[in-house]
Amino acid sequence: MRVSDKHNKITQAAVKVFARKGFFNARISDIAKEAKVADGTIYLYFNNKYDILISLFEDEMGKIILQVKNQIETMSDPQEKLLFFVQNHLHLLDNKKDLAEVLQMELRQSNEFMKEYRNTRFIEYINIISTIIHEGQEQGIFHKDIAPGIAKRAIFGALDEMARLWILDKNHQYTIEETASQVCNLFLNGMLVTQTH
Amino acid sequence: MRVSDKHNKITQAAVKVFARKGFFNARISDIAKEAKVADGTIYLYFNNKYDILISLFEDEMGKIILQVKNQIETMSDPQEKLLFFVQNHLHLLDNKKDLAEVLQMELRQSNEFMKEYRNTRFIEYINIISTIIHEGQEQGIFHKDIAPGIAKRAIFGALDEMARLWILDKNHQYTIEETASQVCNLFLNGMLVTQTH
Amino acid sequence: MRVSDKHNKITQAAVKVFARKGFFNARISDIAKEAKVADGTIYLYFNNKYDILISLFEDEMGKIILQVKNQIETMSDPQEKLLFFVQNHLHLLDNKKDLAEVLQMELRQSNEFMKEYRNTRFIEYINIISTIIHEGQEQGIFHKDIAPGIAKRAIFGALDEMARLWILDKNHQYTIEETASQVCNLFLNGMLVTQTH
Amino acid sequence: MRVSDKHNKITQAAVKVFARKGFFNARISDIAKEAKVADGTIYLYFNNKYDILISLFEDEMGKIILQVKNQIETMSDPQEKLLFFVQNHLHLLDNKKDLAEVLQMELRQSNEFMKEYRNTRFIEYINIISTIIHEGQEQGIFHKDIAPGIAKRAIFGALDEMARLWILDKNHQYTIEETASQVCNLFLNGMLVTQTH
DNA sequence: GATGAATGAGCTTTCATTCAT
DNA sequence: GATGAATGAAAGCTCATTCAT
Repeated sequence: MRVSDKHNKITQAAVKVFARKGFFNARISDIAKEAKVADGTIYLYFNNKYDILISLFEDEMGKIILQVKNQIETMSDPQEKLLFFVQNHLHLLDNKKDLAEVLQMELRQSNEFMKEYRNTRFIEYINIISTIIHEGQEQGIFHKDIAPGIAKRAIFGALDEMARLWILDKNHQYTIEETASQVCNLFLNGMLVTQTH
Repeated sequence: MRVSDKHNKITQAAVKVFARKGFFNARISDIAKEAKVADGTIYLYFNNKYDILISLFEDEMGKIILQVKNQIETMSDPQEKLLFFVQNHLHLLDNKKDLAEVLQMELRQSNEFMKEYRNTRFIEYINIISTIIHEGQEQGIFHKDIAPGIAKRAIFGALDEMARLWILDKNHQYTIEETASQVCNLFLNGMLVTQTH
Repeated sequence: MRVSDKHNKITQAAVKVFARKGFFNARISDIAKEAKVADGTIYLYFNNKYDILISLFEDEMGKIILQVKNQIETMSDPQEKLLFFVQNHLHLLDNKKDLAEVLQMELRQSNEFMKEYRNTRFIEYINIISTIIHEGQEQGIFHKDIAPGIAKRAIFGALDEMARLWILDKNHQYTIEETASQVCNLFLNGMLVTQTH
Repeated sequence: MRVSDKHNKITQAAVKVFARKGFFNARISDIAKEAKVADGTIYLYFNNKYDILISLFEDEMGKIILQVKNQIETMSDPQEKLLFFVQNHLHLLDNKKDLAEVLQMELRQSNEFMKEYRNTRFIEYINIISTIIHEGQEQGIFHKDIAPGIAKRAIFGALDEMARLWILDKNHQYTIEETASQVCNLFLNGMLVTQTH
């Protein structure tokens, strides 16, 4: 078995266990059992329990970012790009339920460790949004007075809150498509009937 | 000392300690020391560690909800109400830094307990937004095709993400007023130059 | 309320609680609640938790010893005296269930405290038996080669074991009278058909 | 070191510590230290503190029962069997002082747990006595009107009380042999000079 | 004398991490 | 590289006892 296989097996097991129990309530032995590996083996691939979480985040976000960027490159319309980003984000909730739950929940800990972790992957991810907005502004499609640095956060936050609802409340009132459409419409057209610009 | 004083002293101490260390890393003895009270005394007022967190959330959210609702009642314009809600939420980040951090972070744990805890206070809080939207729609100011149930989440999520940025990244690029203005503008007018409605 | 009344109320409450939960699992607050008295009040009458147990034992055994001795003094036949002692001991199981249980169980703890406690009341109680045996030997009714110091223990032990069975196994196969009769017969006549004396 | 060795080491350490301090006053760390093992190691072999006590009882009683039964099988005379049982029981007090003390004392706790624990080993042990009595009755050696169910308890109780005296009062007035002889004589011949049968 | 809120030492149990095999 | 038994620090919670009122 190649080294990376075991590393990956443990990562996937950790995703499942963290999603089920939460980071603090998850035991190393749970992950080991899920990965069909001895407890000690985990420490051949990760420094400690936190390292599994960070590492998991880096790896999985890396894959997601790559995919999204590849897709978006093939598009030219900023509106289309944004819609894709939103739809893709929401679809992850179904396709990678456990992962979504871990990314959603566990990376929000307010402990010192987490505060120090410079979450560059996350920044890279949401910067995809600001890039789209910037393009839209240059093409004259989006208002120039929108601050991409704030809008990217607002859009991500909105999506993230949708995700939280989706994860916590299993009775989904809206489909992913409806939700994506509503969210895009909101950010593109706003709520006002008569624009004040 | 009145009973409620000690209860309150412990609650305030817990806010500080949870904000600093996070719920799981906070020790009961930390809270006791911060409250200048014996460890055992805490258990005269709370059933267990979780109970402190929940109870803290209920109490503090209760106060915030009351204040916001009172203020909003004095206004008639939905746009004005929304702006107030957004500004008020962001101002809490400065006025009640520790509390904001705890509400932000600790109530996102994915453990079984949290999943079961029906967070009615939280729902009550974000329903203030949907009520405003509904009013706006009835007055013909807001688009009828906006789903208030989605929009309230989107707006809260956006604010929440701003809060997270504010808490984690201490180098604030924008003032609270600028941020509030940007966010309101985004949700009211959208990003598109030419509306598609 | 006279002092002794409160002392007695606490003692009776302790008997109930110790019988129900055992000494170590009984809480002072349980006893206080049962006695309808404040926790602190107990410490006006007893030095500590152990003191309640010891004191309870001394008091209640004192009463029992007095009664038994008074009754036995009115009798002349050692056989009759022994039968009375046995019957009386077993009847206590019904009349004073809780007390019997506490005396039975709780004074058998092997902790250092208990080992040091010179249980003079207990010795006084079982010496009633040896006195009876001695009288019987002097009257030529009982074998001279019986060692009263051993026989008294054997008889008490037998009764005590009956008591234990009675307390632990609520399905009583024999009545108290049958049991008393069997035990007396055993110690008086032995099991052998042909005596070896 | 084989697994059973560590299990056994902990059991033996527990016997010593329970005998010295009593179950409730014994700390897990005392047992761990006595067994030269880490506190946590105990929980690899036992579920909790109670489990050590129960398990210890089951194991050690099991061994004792096996030995006694094996020896008794080689004898034919019920009188001889009874004498052996009595002598053997009293000899355990010397050979396995600590164990005797624990079995004596700690299994008399009146807590809920103990009341529920169906002490089958103990029943198996005293049933050895009733079997002997039954045999004696069938051979016409013992009186038919002796109830084996009561006599077994009486004999065990007598022995148990001897044991208690032996453990608590270190100034032994009689040797084990003398005691055994006296007890057997008492139960075989009774105290009366003239039998009433 | 009576109260009961407050104290804080004490203990069982858990679990991340190590290391001999 | 892999194992999993062993470690031992750590912490939530209890409850006998105190003492200001």
